[in-house]
This record gives sequence, C-alpha cells and structure tokens, in this order.
Amino acid sequence: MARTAAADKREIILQAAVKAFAKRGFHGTRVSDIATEAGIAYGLIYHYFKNKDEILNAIFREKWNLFLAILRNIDQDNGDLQTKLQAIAGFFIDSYRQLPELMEVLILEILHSSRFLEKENLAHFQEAFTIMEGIFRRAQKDGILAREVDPFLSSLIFLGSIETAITARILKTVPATYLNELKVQLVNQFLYGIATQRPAAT
Amino acid sequence: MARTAAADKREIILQAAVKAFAKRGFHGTRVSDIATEAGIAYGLIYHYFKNKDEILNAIFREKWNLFLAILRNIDQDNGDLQTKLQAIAGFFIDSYRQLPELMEVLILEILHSSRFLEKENLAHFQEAFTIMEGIFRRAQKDGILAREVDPFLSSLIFLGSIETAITARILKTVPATYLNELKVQLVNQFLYGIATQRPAAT
Amino acid sequence: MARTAAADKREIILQAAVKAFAKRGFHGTRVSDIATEAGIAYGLIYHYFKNKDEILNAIFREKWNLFLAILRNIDQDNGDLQTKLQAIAGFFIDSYRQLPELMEVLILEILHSSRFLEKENLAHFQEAFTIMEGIFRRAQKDGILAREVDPFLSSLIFLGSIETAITARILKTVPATYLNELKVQLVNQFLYGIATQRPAAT
Amino acid sequence: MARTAAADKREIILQAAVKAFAKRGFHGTRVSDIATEAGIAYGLIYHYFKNKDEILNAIFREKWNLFLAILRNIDQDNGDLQTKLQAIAGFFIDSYRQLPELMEVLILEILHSSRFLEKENLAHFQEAFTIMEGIFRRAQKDGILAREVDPFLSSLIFLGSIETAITARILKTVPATYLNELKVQLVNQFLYGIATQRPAAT
DNA sequence: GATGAATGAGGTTTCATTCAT
DNA sequence: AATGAATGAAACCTCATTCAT
Repeated sequence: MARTAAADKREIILQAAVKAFAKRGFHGTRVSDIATEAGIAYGLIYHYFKNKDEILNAIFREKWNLFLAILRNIDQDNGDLQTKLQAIAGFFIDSYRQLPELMEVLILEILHSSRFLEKENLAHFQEAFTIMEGIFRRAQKDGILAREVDPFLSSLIFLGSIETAITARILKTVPATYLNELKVQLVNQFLYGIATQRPAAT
Repeated sequence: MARTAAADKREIILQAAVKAFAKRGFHGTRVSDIATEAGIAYGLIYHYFKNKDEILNAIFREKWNLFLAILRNIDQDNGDLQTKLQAIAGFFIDSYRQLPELMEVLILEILHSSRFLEKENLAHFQEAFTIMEGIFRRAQKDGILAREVDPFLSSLIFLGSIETAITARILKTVPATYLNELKVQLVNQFLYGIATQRPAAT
Repeated sequence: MARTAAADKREIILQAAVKAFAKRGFHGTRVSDIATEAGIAYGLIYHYFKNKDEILNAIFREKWNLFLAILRNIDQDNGDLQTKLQAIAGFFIDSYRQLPELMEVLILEILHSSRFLEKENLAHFQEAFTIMEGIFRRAQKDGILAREVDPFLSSLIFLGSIETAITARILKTVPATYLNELKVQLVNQFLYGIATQRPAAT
Repeated sequence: MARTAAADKREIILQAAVKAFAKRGFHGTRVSDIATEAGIAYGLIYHYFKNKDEILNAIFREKWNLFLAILRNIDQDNGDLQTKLQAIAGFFIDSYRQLPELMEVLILEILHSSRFLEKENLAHFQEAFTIMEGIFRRAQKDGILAREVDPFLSSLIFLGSIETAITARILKTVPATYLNELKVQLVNQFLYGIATQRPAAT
C-alpha cells in the first residue's frame, strides 16, 4: 500500500510537472507551480525528486522508455517495412493526440536541451535512432530498401520528419486535422518520394 | 563613423552572444558571460540591447532574415526542383559547417522555444516553411511533384530532416564527414524515396 | 518496564545525537541524521524531545551533572590540593579518552555557544567554576595557596587549560599519547609554575 | 581610488559581519543582517565574498594575521620571558577591550568550528601555538624554564588560559574590571605557580 | 509507540538590470 | 560610450516540525 501510494504520488508530481513544463517551459516553471498543479506543498516534491532537473530527467527516462518499448515491439512484429513505419508514425502521432503535453515536453524541452543531457540519458535518447536504423538495415538486407541508402540517415530523416510535424502542430501552424493526413502521407512520401518520375540513373 | 562603430560593437555583442548561448544555452548564459566573451563591460550591453531576451530576438531576426533571403534567391533561380533542394540543403549544411554556433543557437534555442516567440517573430520563423511550400507548390503545378503530395507537409519534412540531421551533428551522434554524404542523400531520398519498388498503385 | 524502555530509547537517542553532533556539529546535523544513527524513525525523536535544541540541552544538562557530581566528590575527598587537582585533570582527560565524542560536543558545541545558553543552563555551567573556586579558596585558607592568588581566576586558568588541551587533541594538533603527559604536567605547571627561579619579591 | 573604495567597502562588510556574528552567532546571522548592519543591499555582499562562509573565513584569516604579526614582533623583541608573556597577555586582553566583538567572533565562532577549518586555515590557526612554543623553547635553552616543562604544552596552557578568561568575560561571568587584574596575575601564576611552597623534589 | 509523508518558513544565492561616475 | 558597483526580485532548496495512520 505504502509503496503504491508513494508511487502514485510520484506519478502525480510527474504528471503535474509535464503540464506545467508544457505550459511555461522548463525554465519558466517554478517548483511551486508544479506543486500547485499537483495540489501539494512544494516541499513534498523534494521527497520524491532530488531537484527540479531530476524531475525533467525522470519524465524523459520513464516516458522515453515507453516509446522505446513500443518501437521494439513494432520492430519485432511481423509485417513489411511500410506497415512498421506506418505503425511508428501512427504511434507518435496518436501519442501527441492523447498526451499532447507530454509530447510537447519531450520534444521541446528535452530535445531542446539534449546537448546538456548526461551521457547515460543521451544514449537512452539515441536508442530510438538505433532501433530505427536496425529496421532500415534489415529492410535493406531483404532488398526492400535501395542499396545506396544509409540506414542511419534514414532514421534521422524519418524521426526528424515526425518531430517537425508534431512541432508544427504544437506551434498551431497546422490544424489538428492535419495529423490524420500526416499519418498516411508521411510514410508514403518517405518510402516512395514525392517526385512523379524517378531519375533515369542514380 | 560613429554609427558604423556602434553597429560594429553591436555586432560584436551579437557574435559573442551566439558563442555564449551555443556553449551554455540561453538560460545558462549570464549577461556577464556575453560581455566577457565580447571583451566589454556588461553594463555596456544595455546600451545596445534592451535586455537579454532582446539579444536572442535580435540574433534570430537578423540571422533568420539572411536565411530567408537565400531561400528566396534559390527559389527565384532558374533550375529544376532537385537543383533547388540541393542548393537549400547544401546551404544549411554549409552554414552549419561555417557557423556551427549560430546554427546551434538558431536550432536549439530558438526553434525549440518557438512556442514562446512573439507573434511577429513566429510569422518570421514560419516564413521559411512558406517559401518552401511555394517551391513545392510550383513544382506540383509543373507536374514534377505527385498530385497527392501536400506541399506544406513536404516543406515540414524537408526542413525537419535537415534540422534533425544538423541536431544529430550537434549532439556528436554522427561524424563531421557525414555532412557531405547528407547533402547528396537527403535530397535524393526525399525526392525519390528509399524503397526499391514503387507500390503498384497508391 | 515501560518506563525503563522509554528511558532506554531516550538514552539511545542522546547517544546518537552526541555521535552526530560530534561528527558534523550541531548546526550541520539534521534531526534525521540523529534518527539514522539511532536506528529509529525521525518522527519518534519528537516523542522524547520537544525539539532539536532540547536534545543539545539535555546532553549538556545530564552529562554536565555527572561532571559536577564527580567534581563535588573530589572536592569532598580528603586529600591535599595537588591530589585533588590531579584527580580532576585526570578525570576530564580520561573522560575524553573514553567518551571523546561527548567531550567534543560539550566543549565545541556547548561551551562555545555558551553565551546563548539560557540562564538556568548558564548557571549550571558556571557551577563547575564555582566548585573549583571553592577548592582553591579553601586551599588558600589552609595556607597552601599564595595569598595574592585570586581563586576564581585560578579556576578559570585551571579548567581553561584542560579545555584547551583537549581541544588541541580534538583538532589532532597533538598525538593521543600526549594526554598521559598532560595529566602529570598540567597540575605541576599550574601549581608550581614553569620558571626555574621564583622572583625575589612579588 | 577605485581600488581603495572597493577595499573600503569590503572592510565595511567585514566589520558589519563581525558585529552581526558577535550579536547572534554565525549561524544565527542572516546575510541580510550583515547587509543591514553595513547599510548596503545584501546582494552587494556577493560582489565581495563568495558566500557567507567566506566572510567568516576572511575575518579569521585577516584578523588572525594581525595577531600573528604582533606575536612575532613580541617574540623578536628583546626582553625576558616574563616581559614577553606580559606583553602577549596584555595584547589579547587589550584587544578584547578595544574590539570585544572581533574577539568574541574569533574565540567563539572560529574556535568553535575549528575542526571544520580547512587545512590551510587550521595551520594558520595553529601558528599561534607554534610561535608561543618557540618562545618557551628558547627560554628553556636559556635556563629560564624548567627542563622538564614541555614547551608546547605550556603554549596550550598559556593561550588556553587567556582564551578562557576572555570567554568568562564574554559570558559576563566576571566584571569588566577583572581584566586589569588578569593581566598581572595570569603571567605570574603561569610562571611561578600558585602554591606557596614548591615541592621538595619533582 | 512508531513511522515517514507532508508542510512551509526561512535562508542562501543568483543574476538581470539600473545608474552614478 | 563605458564601467562595474549596487540593487533586490526571484527562485531553489533544506529541514525542523507536525500529524495521520
């Protein structure tokens, strides 16, 4: 019980932090803002987290892990490349729909300060690209992917496209409905390009 | 002369700020850090800029304008889509090579806190996507681009890919030499996709 | 039984507090440090003591009482002045040897913040000097002590010497073995001075 | 001028800190108390000192240096042992009379936390004892001091006596006029003892 | 008795900004 | 223009103490 209650409280604080960070950004958020959002005294936050930085780290670590798990699952599923990429793009886009604040924090606050991530967290972050790279590499072996394609570059482009698209949504640059269209088009464009004609020879 | 000298000093401060922001991030940089970097007294900074925020704004406004100008130039050049995209990708990648700190600040500090940009600056920022969209839209009219492609989405994906690739470089995820390969592959992958076979019917 | 168990627990807390205070100083010690040292929950401490200050007060009151009792005993023993002083110096030095942490706390934490002692505790503290003064006064009456000597000043010097010597030991300024030598020399020097020759006339 | 003004302000802060620490103790003093006492904004204190601890360190270092200089001077003066000891005791007692707050801080706050002194400062502190030891050692060579006396122990006893006497005055245990008497008696008692008769044989 | 989650007063420290020189 | 001393708002964080369980 106690353990559960403590875990619950910790989770409540994390949720509150996500909300607060999404609203005002990490630096614009006071620890007391998080506490207010969570409905607790700010001192209590320090029972669960060493300091404000640790809260952001925890959000990243724990939530990113979920993403990695999903990516790995998708990776291991049977299914062709297109299906997998569809699933991945869909997953991130749906995540944004359901947890827009979380995605906002992950994309804007963590990516934003990614160069200050400690080594361990940076590796954790880059794992997503590694998984993607593996997917592309295997597709290449299977002859699905052109031989001259660099799988790692592809992972950068693929995930970068998703990130930018979500960022655009965060910035209200595009309407909410755009996300549906995105799911379909993103993978298609990515796999088959946007040109009407392939070049004669590469 | 005086005006020129003043403009010079202002520029020196901006350059110093870029360096400082790149090294420690905007929030981690003290006004006095900028002054030290510029070799002046910190009080003097307030003769040239209203406050610290204004410095970041100025960097964004003035440097982004350069980018927009280049984009517009490339846009108006004769040349097919591939050439234009090549030029654009090349331009950003070369910019990073020559002014890595500036790119770092623009990408990490401004792009990622873009939701806090004031209206005017946000429009300024989005202008880049609008220009790209125009390029794609015209290519579509010319039949170069598939009809089902959304030009704005393409602009997101294209610029997003570049941004992510540069971010990866900033994070030292990829070696410096990677940037050369990037220039070529990025546009190819983008235009023609990465799959060996087009789908029978879309 | 209950009373005894309670008294035991109280004593355990006091011992733990002595250890903790000796290690980190009163201000550097958290109530939770004491609890950890005592192997109990920190909340429990407040069942036995009103607050952190009270713990230090209790240490002082209870332990100082022991010292006073010993001083009084020695005072009332038969024996000449030298024997008594020997016993007193020996007692304090042995106390340090056996309970170095306690002596550290008494000397460094209490003695040196003695100006903040509340009236009652201050009187309690000064009692030691009063007892010493009595010893010297009686010796003076008996003609053992020079008439021009101020008994109270002597008590200051005598106890002050011991205190400083122990402090030096606490600070590791002198080796542990020094304490033996101290026992002998201190009283001798004190009683008979250190000069080879007495002045012709005072 | 600027340098002088800065040095002055620094000194003003130190004086204010001495006053504040004497009144409320180091831990009881807020940085803002010092600022109020100095008639400045508390932020300014951090222009001159890294933090609160540094202020106490500075007081110790700079003032203790004065003491050491005086001790060394007295040491090098011509004069017999008694004259020197007289001068030293007189110096400390006069110092207390003229700068009671400084002495209070040096004795109560610094001695009190001496075990937490960093190595360098501890050595600095102990230098006083070393100088005293030298004085006694030379007197011993000259046959002024009994051969069985340990010069270092004597330095402990001598300085310890002074310290305790001043502490007694700080605690209002003895009247102010006592200090005069002290000057005379302390050295006498120390040199020639307090007993009427020397022991037949040691 | 025992626990430790919860509270929030209180202090230190930072640093953007002002302004006298 | 140039300096950097001076200001003080603002935020983080600690930790003594309370109290529900």
